[in-house]
Amino acid sequence: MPQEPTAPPFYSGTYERAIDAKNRVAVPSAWVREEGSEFFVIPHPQEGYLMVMPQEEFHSTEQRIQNSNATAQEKRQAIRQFFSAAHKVNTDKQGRILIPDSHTASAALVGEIVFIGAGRRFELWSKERHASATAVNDEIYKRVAVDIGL
Amino acid sequence: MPQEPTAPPFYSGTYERAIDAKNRVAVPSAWVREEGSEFFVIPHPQEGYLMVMPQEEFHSTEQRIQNSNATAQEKRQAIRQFFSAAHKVNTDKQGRILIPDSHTASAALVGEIVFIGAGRRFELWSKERHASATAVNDEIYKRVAVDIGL
DNA sequence: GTAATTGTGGGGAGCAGTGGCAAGTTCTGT
DNA sequence: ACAGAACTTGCCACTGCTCCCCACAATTAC
Repeated sequence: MPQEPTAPPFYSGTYERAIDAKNRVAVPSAWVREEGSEFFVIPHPQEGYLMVMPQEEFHSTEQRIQNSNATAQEKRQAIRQFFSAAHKVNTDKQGRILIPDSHTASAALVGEIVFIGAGRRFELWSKERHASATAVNDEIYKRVAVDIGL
Repeated sequence: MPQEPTAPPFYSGTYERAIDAKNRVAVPSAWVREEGSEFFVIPHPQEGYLMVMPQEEFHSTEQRIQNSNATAQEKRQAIRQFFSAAHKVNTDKQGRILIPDSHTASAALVGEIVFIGAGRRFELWSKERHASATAVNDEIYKRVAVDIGL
């Protein structure tokens, strides 16, 4: 599904996939624009899932840390953690990416996993964790939906 | 009947259609402006039908969540649910869209379904649910009609 | 009545997702 | 240092799904 060549990527929707014994996962084909796409994989600091983002979003996230109101030293340390946790991966010819062991461990990725579109980036969840996280978020979502008169 | 290319889309009216064994539904031809039109399909959080909207309306709905008076964290979680539930679909050359399995399940779309115009977006109902919802809404509609002196 | 448009269904080609094989590389033990 | 094991990485094959195309039906327009 080729889009406008200049359009920024936008990820939405939920896709179930499998992670194989070699920790490879097939990125939904709708999200891969070209062969050998490059992504950065970073564990979310608290919530036990992986964030995956293309280069632009990766750098814009770095900027958001820089622009935070922490001290200069805190920002340096935060960015060190951010960079050290971020692994650059490329899709192979089959559109798969290889997840480092440390990352599959922190997100409990075994067997069935879930891809979630989150706008300029997407997320990787274990199926179990996603189910429980969704249960919580759905409550909030419904409340906000009523607020705005959806 | 193709409209002005710059005019915003406006959906009105009620159309009965069938969903086939492959979960395809033909969008009313009056609502398809060009081949390969792009829509976002999102289950309504409470009421068991599907919302379908073009990109502009999708992003404006996101903005409405952003502008709600929930906390920052609640808004992030609501938007996560919103994005993950929204599947991007394109009309095929016959003007049909493919509804994801999870969505047909949540809206109980089997056999006969109903398209309802709702201004900048439209809705997809199962025929049964639409009938009962209409029975309720008609009461309200009549009351309001009296109010405004229709 | 006839022709054109629109909705419905099915068959088939192509592709996406998955698992597995094979060649290249690193690690380990002796 | 060398051989073998273990891991990495790319490629291939199978399966099921998605999309395209064609055919027919139903409705509308002329």
